[in-house]
Amino acid sequence: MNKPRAHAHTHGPSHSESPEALLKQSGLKLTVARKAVLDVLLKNHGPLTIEQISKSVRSPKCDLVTVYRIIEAFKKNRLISRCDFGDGIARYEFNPADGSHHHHHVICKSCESVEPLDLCVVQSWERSLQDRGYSDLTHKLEFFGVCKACKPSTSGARHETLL
Amino acid sequence: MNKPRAHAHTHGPSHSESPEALLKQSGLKLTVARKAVLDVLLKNHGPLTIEQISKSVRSPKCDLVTVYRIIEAFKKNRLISRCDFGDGIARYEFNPADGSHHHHHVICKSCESVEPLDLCVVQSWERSLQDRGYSDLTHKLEFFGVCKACKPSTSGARHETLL
DNA sequence: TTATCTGCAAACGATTTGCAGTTAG
DNA sequence: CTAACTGCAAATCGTTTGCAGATAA
Repeated sequence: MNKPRAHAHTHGPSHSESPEALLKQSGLKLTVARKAVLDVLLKNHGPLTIEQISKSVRSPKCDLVTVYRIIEAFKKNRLISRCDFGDGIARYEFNPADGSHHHHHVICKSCESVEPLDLCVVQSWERSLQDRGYSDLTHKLEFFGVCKACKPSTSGARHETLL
Repeated sequence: MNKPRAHAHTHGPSHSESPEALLKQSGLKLTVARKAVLDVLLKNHGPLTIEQISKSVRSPKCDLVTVYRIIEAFKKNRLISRCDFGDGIARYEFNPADGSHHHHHVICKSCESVEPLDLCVVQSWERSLQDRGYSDLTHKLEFFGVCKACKPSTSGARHETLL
């Protein structure tokens, strides 16, 4: 259906952790494929689909299925987390060291570009949920809109790509 | 994978709109199947999977494929919206008349029960995003935790069902 | 060495599509 | 009557699994 376009902000690795260290810390075997996948996740901000990750890993190429398994392992070890844009395709993003730099995204319904939002006003809610008896709380929050570049046609055209 | 359990709060139709009126307003043909599906969505609070909806419609039964097509039509007409719990299964929920009673959910990672949260602290963010040039804004927000009933085992057992 | 990865082929489950018959307006 | 809707079968697509060979520790 929708070809996922890689509009994600790509910037230099702003993380102190090295792929090797991260894998070691998680008790995961350091393999070529895992290091390559983690590299992709560290270098790209913004959630990536399995397909995007797989295509980003070359020389040596890494099988799609292997990426699925690596992502599964990373997720289980809390190295990454899953994002849903509402199109049924799973996207994953590196999880900066324990809660630091918690953030969310605005996703353009038209061009699917992703902009990070560096704050979160929702964490206070989690406290009140704790009072209600919930534990081990987390949340997912994504915004969807039409970005400036895709300025809305003056008529009320609808963007149904996402959401 | 996970059998979707129907823990959703079921309460009487607290909506003023009748299925017939809603369909008419949307310019959709009023058919037995559509009315039945809309009835299910009106009577159940909390997002339902296509399968749950399909199973809820009986006498006459409604084909799974038909439910998919009806849901598609409803979504296009903004009658319902999609929720993602992070397990790759789409869930849908009735969209109360234009923005009124906007809400979110807490989903138990263990028993998958859904509790509605009747407020939203996020709408102020949308304004600031508008200032940044975004238009036609919406958002998805879900909380995940372990509910009181599923009280966490005193040891640090992990709940990986969702998220 | 040995438990853990990886690749390839095949299975799976959710969702979509084609087509012919049915129905609402 | 006619366009729109529905059911059934088959296709599609993201994701998972089985198994045998390769690899990290």
